[in-house]
Amino acid sequence: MRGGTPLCRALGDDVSTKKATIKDVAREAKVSIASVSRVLNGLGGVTAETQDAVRKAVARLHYVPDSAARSLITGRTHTIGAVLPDLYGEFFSELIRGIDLAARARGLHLLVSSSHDGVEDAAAAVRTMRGRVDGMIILSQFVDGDFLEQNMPADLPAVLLDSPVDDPRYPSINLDNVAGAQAMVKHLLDIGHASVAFINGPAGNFDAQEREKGYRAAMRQFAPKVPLNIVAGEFTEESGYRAGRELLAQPVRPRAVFAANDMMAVGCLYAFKEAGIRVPEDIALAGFDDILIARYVTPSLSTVSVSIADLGRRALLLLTELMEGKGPIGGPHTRTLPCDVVARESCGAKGTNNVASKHPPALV
Amino acid sequence: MRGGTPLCRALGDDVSTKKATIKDVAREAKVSIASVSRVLNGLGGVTAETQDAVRKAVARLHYVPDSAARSLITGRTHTIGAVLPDLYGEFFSELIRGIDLAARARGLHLLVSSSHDGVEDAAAAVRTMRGRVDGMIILSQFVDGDFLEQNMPADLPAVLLDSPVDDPRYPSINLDNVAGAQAMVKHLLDIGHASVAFINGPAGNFDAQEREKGYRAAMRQFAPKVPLNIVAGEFTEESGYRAGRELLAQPVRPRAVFAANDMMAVGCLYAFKEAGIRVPEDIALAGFDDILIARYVTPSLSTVSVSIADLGRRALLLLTELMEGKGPIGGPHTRTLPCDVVARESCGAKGTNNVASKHPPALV
DNA sequence: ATGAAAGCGCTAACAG
DNA sequence: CTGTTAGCGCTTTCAT
Repeated sequence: MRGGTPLCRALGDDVSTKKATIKDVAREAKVSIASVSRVLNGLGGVTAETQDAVRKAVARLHYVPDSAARSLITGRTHTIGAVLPDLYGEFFSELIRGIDLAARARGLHLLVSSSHDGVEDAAAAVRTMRGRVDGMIILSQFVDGDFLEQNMPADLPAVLLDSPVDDPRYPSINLDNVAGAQAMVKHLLDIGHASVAFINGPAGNFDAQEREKGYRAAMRQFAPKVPLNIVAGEFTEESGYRAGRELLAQPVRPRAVFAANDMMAVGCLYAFKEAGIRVPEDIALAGFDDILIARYVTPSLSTVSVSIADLGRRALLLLTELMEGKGPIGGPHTRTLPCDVVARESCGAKGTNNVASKHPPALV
Repeated sequence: MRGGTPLCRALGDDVSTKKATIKDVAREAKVSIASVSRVLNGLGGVTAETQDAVRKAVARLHYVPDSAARSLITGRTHTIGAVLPDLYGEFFSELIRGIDLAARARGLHLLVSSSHDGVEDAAAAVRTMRGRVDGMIILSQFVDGDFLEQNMPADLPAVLLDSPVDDPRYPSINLDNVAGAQAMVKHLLDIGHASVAFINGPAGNFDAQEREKGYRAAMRQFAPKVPLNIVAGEFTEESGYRAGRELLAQPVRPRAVFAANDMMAVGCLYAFKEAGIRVPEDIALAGFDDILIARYVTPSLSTVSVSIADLGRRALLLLTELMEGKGPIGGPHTRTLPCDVVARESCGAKGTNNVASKHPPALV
């Protein structure tokens, strides 16, 4: 269907019925296909005239090289794959944005597979990308040594995000959860809050474990006499609410609370408000992540901020190095992305940084 | 580098040095490559034995067909492209999620190009996808008839999102902005607010225009005596704040305010709070989009909600129909996605739906 | 039911 | 500097 004679070659024909191939260009430019290829790939060894003729023919025919044919022979796809879990809106979009921007700047395309909740899901995603990408960026709690062994096409470069895996073949970039949490706890202590409680994340979660580590380290270092006070949470707003009530029920109420993420901090805030406890006057509160709502709750939430887009950008950079065979040159296989303490109203230190307009307007 | 003899064919060799090809499978199964192809593509015309031999060989060799070679000959990539602007976090992730899930279910991959702010940017994205995708989903304020004419490879199916373009070749799916806005204004009127003002979006914005249309329609129909009251906005929180102050400065303060999006409503809310005006007691307030913060501001914001993931899912469905050559069968080229009025505290009707936990927990 | 062979559009030797 | 030619791995006639 749609057919049309393949012979409509009237000079300067614009309305090419079928996609032009390298042969058409060669004929049009009156040179060999080899020369066309040379010009297109900037290999040199062609006179300016030939070059010109080819370029003109290409333009006249609206020729675009077939990427499949090219891939078939070169073995490269100029595409990188991103395998991501069911990430929270902001993280997801920022991460993709960071990766995509950096990739485009290098002429790479981005193949995305998102929303993987299970190991099998993630494994399938990784496997179906085989042959379609030159490298992968993987963020998944299910990815460990075994997983990689079983699902990764041995020679495919990959960068892991936020992963505990420590394998020279698969370098990873992690948030500096430990330092971030430590800095926040130190900050709370510094501004005079004598005791700091910690609302933990889900038991098996890597970020949660690291943040807890940071809490412990800071307490050990800066308030060694003060007993640790850790309550359980699940990273959800609701679990934060429960943790808040639990904290309030303790014989001695802590002076400050550091939640392992912002959603729990928000839940916790509700619990405090409900109980008539003022924040930060009666109790200080801080979270982690700096999600958008952190600025909009009342009081605005102090938190630890991370540039997710930067994480994506750096992951792509590292991946391209890997793809170029340089290997993860110099330094350890595991790199770390710094976090910043953002002091807003809820911690009782500053009170200004309430509303920022960092985010672009909604478009839909 | 990495080399290794291509002859390590010891029976049952697992550690294939190079990727196995269809020839290897044929040899291993002692059949012709044609038979292997037939089995792999389920074309029938093969005995059970042949089939079995092939399957075993495939498994033994960990054979995976080369997608580039396949594309070269079939002309299909089993990949669809998504071209998106610099969308707000939630919209972006929900949209991708909706598209990706539906695509995966059909064995399609998703090539994403995001963050396009200019026409040239979007054009480049569309052009570089040529040949790499079987169809496209495009959301961009820059896409109009001309754009498509100039950048779309004539035979590539595409569906447009949230676009005013009305071209049978490029069906589109739009949010039902008009009906949504109309329903919200009617709701405000219904619950007793005598006058409703409207904070508009950016002048050239399609959504904004449609929402204004809805406001006008509702006022005309349900409060024909009440004068229209429209103030300018830019979809940003800050412009909402300014609009709020402008509204307060009017000789007669409106009883209710409907902002064309939630971010402006939030800004407006700050203006009201600052002026000591109570919401909803002194003035009712409503937005559009149902972004996450809408639930978390105080009072929680009444708004119009849209299932963005559903938009993505439906876009992919429509696209696959197009790709299968069915064309956008039956119905107009432009379809519409319904919106729901979500009454929370700020409009003064209900006061419960404050905190929902619809969103998954943050993972990073 | 099976195999041999002809390309898909391109790159990369290898000749001239 | 340019052209000829041999495949890349696969699907698909066309014979058998």
